[in-house]
Amino acid sequence: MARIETPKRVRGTQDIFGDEQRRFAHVLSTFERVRALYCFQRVDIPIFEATEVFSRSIGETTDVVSKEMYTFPDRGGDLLTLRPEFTAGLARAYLTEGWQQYAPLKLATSGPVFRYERPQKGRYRQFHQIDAEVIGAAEPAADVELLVLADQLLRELGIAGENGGVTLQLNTLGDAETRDAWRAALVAHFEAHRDDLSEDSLKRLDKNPLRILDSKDPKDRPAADSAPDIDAFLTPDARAFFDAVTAGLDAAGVAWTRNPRLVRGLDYYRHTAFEFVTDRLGAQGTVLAGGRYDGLIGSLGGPETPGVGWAAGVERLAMLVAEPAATTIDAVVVPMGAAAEAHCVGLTATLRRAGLAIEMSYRGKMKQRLAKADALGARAAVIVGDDELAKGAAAVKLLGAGTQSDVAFADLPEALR
RNA sequence: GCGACCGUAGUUCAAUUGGUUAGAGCGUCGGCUUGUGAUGCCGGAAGUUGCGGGUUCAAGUCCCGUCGGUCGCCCCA
Repeated sequence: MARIETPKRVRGTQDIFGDEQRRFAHVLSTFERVRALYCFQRVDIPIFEATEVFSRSIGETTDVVSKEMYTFPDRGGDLLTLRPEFTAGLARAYLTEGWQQYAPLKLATSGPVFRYERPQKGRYRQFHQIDAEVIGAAEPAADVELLVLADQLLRELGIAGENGGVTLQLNTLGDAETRDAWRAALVAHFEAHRDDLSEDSLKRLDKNPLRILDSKDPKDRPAADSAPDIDAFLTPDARAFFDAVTAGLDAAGVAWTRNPRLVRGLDYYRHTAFEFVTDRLGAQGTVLAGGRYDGLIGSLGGPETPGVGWAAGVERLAMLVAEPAATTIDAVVVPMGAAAEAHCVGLTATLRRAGLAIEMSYRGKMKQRLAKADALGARAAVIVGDDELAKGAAAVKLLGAGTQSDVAFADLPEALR
C-alpha cells in the first residue's frame, strides 16, 4: 500500500503554541501598550519589497544582503525579497507614501522577518521582531526617547532593571567624517598587526574592519584591545551629540555602560549605536539593538533625512520573560441529553455575549465532561439536564470549592462573573 | 558556510559490554451498572527506534551517507 508522506515543517520555521504562544503574545501586547505611552504610531508594511530596498540600504557587502536574503522573481519577473529587517522598508514607505509631511515621525511595527541562516537557539529563518523608529529627527532627543522606550519595555517585561540581567551597552560611531577617519586608523592599525589576526578577521579587514573590534576569537583580542578608540577622532559635533544622548539617559534614569568596542553590522549606522545584552541566551545574547542611520534614506535616493531606531527579537524576549498565567475560563457548560444540548447552545451564546469566557462540552459522559472542565481550569461547571430544564435553573458547581447550587438561567451571567 | 554532540510511542524518558516479542510515566481511548471533576482501581490502542545503505549469526546500540534538532563559530534581533 502506498504511504503518503507527511510534509515537514520547513527548517528554521516555528509553530508557536501553548506556553510559548502565551509568552510571545505577552511580549507583543506589552510592546503595544508601551509604544502607545510614548506616542509612537503603529504601522504595518509589506512582508516583501523590491530587492533593491534592502540591498541599497543595508549594504551589498553585509552577510544579510549577500547570503541571507530570501530573494525570488515573481511571476511578472520583478525581483522581490522577504524582509530581513524593518528599517529599510519603513524608510521606503516614508519616501513613497509622502510621510515626509509628518516628520519627525515616530513609528512602531512588528511581525515576521526572514533570514537564511543556520538555525540555533534564539535564531530562526522566519523570526519576529518588534521595531521602533524616529524618522526625520536629527536631534539627540530622538535617540534618548527611543532608548528610554526600550528600557521601559524591557523593565515591564521583567528582564531589565535590578535583577533582570539585561544591560544597555552604548557607543558612538560618530558622523560620516569621524567614521571615515576612525575606520582609516583602524585599517592602518590592523594592517600593522596582520600576523596577530584570526582568519575570520583577515576577511573582516577587507569587508568590515570595525567588526574586528568585537571579535570573540582570543587570538584577535590583543590587536583589537590595542586598537585606537573612536574618541580621538570624534568631531566636536559628534562629541556634543554623544554627550547629549548620555546626558538624556542619565536624566531619564536609564542605566547604561559605555562599550567602545560596540559596533553595528549594517552599513547605514552613524552616531549612536546600542545593544541591550543578556548573558542568559548563550551566543544570541543581543536582545534589542539599533542606532542612528542618517545615511540610509539618502542611499535610497531620497533627500538626506536623519533617522534612528531599534529592533528586538520577539523569540529572544519571549525566552526571557516569566511564563504568563494561562487565560482563565469562567465556566464550562455541561449539557446532559439532547433537549439540554439544544438549550445550552443558546445559553452559551448568551453568556459569551455577556463577556464571559465559556466552553461548552459536547462529548462523553458527565464524569468525563466534568473532568475536562477541571483540566481546562474553569472556575465553574454549569450543569443542565432534564431536571434543570424543568426547574428553569442550572446546577452551578464551583470547581475549586466543590460546592454546588441552583442558579436560574436568567441570573447566570451575573452569578458567573 | 564551518565544527561538535544528539534523533526510541502524541510527549518526557528507559532498554546490561551488539543478544528473546523495544518498556515506563504523562496524555489518549474504554471500563469500575442511574447525573458529578480535581485524588482511586482495571484494561486497550499507539513504535518500519528520523530516513537510506553497510558490518555481523544477530543492530535501537557499531560504520557511512542524508534529513532534522541542539550547542559553538560566522552573522545578527
